[in-house]
Parts: sequence; structure tokens; C-alpha cells
Amino acid sequence: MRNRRVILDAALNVFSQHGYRGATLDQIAAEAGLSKPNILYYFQGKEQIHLTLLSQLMETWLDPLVELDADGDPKTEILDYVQRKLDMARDLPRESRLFAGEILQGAPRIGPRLESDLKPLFDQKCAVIAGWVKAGKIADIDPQHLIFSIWATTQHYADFEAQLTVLLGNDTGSHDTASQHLRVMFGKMLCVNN
Amino acid sequence: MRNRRVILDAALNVFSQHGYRGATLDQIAAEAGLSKPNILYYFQGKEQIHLTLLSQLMETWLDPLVELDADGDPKTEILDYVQRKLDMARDLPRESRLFAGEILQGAPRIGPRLESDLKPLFDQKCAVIAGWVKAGKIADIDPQHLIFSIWATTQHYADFEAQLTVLLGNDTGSHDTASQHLRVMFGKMLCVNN
DNA sequence: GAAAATTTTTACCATTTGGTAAATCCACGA
DNA sequence: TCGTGGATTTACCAAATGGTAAAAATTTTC
Repeated sequence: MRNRRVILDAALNVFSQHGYRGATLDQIAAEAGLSKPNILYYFQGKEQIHLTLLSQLMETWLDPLVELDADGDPKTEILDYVQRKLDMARDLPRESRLFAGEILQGAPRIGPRLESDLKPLFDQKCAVIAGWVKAGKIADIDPQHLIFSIWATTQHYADFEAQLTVLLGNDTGSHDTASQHLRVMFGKMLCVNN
Repeated sequence: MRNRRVILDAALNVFSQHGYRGATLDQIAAEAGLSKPNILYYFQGKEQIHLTLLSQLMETWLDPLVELDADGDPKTEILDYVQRKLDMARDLPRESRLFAGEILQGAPRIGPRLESDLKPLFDQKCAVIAGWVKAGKIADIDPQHLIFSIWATTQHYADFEAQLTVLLGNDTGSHDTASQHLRVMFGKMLCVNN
């Protein structure tokens, strides 16, 4: 259904900007160009819209990590993962903020999905990285905290955009600078020498 | 006034957990053990409570960066700054989440303070770090993005705590592991060799 | 101990908000 | 042309929410 997509897109705008409780069905309706009851014709309620968004987001969100290949070159794999995450922060800032807001409030709605979808993948990839460390292919780094650092630094560019705008001005080349910075940072970090 | 402190503490709990619009005066009142009208006796309204919290937070928030000393040893200064920020994420997670939520929503209320308080300090400390780079005392790193990375990685431990809890379990030694990880990470990053 | 000032409570109010019922519109096949 | 099924709107509602007025309770002052 086309209207379902329109509603979800509008809801993504509103939820990501105001959070779950801050968003209203009237706002979503206005943004979607539909009436409020019409929205409730397509979705059971406010919570279902939010949950649908989070569910769809979950797949997209995990994708870059899924692609991290245990058989690839360790340093390349990790740096490419950083790049994919950074690109995602640039291309899907609304999704990033929706996710951040949900976690910030204690993951009241997406909590179960973290346990069932994110955790197994996280554990698996941590094991992959731990293997690389053990084989001496990258520096001796805690895999869990390495991944946290990657998430934190990349998502920061979407989630704290309001702050960056104040501090950098409307810098158009900011993404490339960030990309280079993270590349150097994680590159040095993984280097076995030194 | 003692009741003002009680109210602000209760409001910090509620605002940091539910965001500005998600928080209600009734919740704050219940948390503070006071009646709603009584709260409005001490504060002009919901927005003023929120603004008071953000204003007080601003000082605390900038403090660790203020302490970064241009005349100290560059690497020590930066690593100590990382440590202070990480300690703050551990000791003041509610404040961190309050701040994160405000920025996430586009800094609608704290925006002016970012411009007037944060930006000058940020620019000044970036210049300090740029000086260290130019003098060859630390590696050639973009000062702005270095600071962003420090903020992102340290605050992540407070702001994404719900996620960390799922992924790590209720790990008691997590803080020390994180501290060591960030020390290694930023230490390597600043190293002039390699 | 009475008066004055401060603090707290009771009883409201107007608006907002998530949601519903039912009427209406609209395409489309018989 | 009529009816039928999905889509949309109109008109609501009950609960929640930020906030107020004024009375009542409490503390302070003289």
C-alpha cells in the first residue's frame, strides 16, 4: 500500500524529531497529508506505527555489520565497516536519531529485538574480531569496545548534528573530513606495530 | 531553597528518561513527593524547570574541557580529558542523557547556550590542540574531529546504556575495561611514530 | 499570641491527544 | 444504473496535561 509508506515516512520525520511521546498523531497526519482517522485506518495506533518503523530500521541497521567478513583482510574489513556506518549516518540521519532516542529512553519498545537480533550478531562478530586479535592480524583490542567506539563515533555525526552545526557552521565538506579522521583513527588503532 | 533542589532532582530523573515532551508535571511531582501546584509555586512552568536543568548542566558539562591545559604535556592532557569525560558519563548518566536528548531534538532550548558558551571554548581548545600538532608534539589529527570522537565514545557509555546492558550483561567491571580501551585507542591515535 | 508572610492543598479549567462511530465518498463490476 | 467494498471525512469522546484561583495550613515576625 502506497499510503502506508507515506505515513511511515511522515512518522519517521516526526518521531525522530520529537521522540515517541513528543510526537502526535496530528503531526504525523499533517506531515503525511492525511487525516488522523485515515491514518488509524492503516495502522492500529501510534505505538504500532513506531514499532513498525523500529522493526524496519533494525534490518537496515544491522546490515553493515552483517557484511563484515571473517575471511576478508581484517584491517580492510573493519575500516570498510566504519565507512559503511558513517555513510549510513549521513544518508539515514532520521533513522539514526529514531534509534538513538529509543535507546536513550531505555529501549522500552525495541528491547526484545536487541536481545533477539542484535546480540547474536554482535557476539558472532566479536568472536571474529577476537580471532583476528589472537592470530596477531590486528592489535590487541577489546572487540566489544572496538565496536562500541565505531558505533559511537559514526552515529555521533547524525545524532548530534545540531551541536556540530553550531560548532562547525554549515560545513559542506564535513563528511569527507570525518571519514578521513575515522580512517586514520581506527587505522592506527588496529596497527600491530607500536 | 531545599525544595527547589528536590524538584530539580526529580525533574532530572523524569526528563532524562522521557525527554521534554514525554515528561509530565505529574510525574515530576510524584517523584519529588510534592503536589503539582506546589511545584509551580517554585518554578514558573515546565519549560523553566527544563531550562534550569540545562543551564546548571552546561557548567558541569564544559568543566572537563576547561581543565585541558595548553601548557601541560599534550598526550597526558588529552588522555586525562578522556578519562574525566568517561568518569562523568559514569557518575552523571542522567545529565548525559538529558543533554543528548536535547541535542537529538535539534537543541530547541539549549541552542543559544551552545553558541555562547560551548563554541568559544571549543574553538579555543581546538586552537590549543592545533598548536600541539603544528609543534609535532602529537600526531597530525584534526582537532575538531578528535574532540568529537572523545565526546562520542565517552558519552556513549551513558547514553546507550540500555543497549550496553543487553550486549554485555550487567557487567560490573565494564567501566575499567572501557577506560583502558579508550586510553589505548586515543593513545595510539596521538602517537607521532607510525 | 495576633498579624503577616510563606507554603501547601483543593478544586478547577482549557487544551491537547489518542482513539472511535458512523456517515460519506468513490471506483468498479454486474 | 445500481450496489458493493474499500477509502476518507466529520463529528465526537474520555483521558491526560499544563496551568490557575483561592482557600487552608504553616511558619515567621513583632
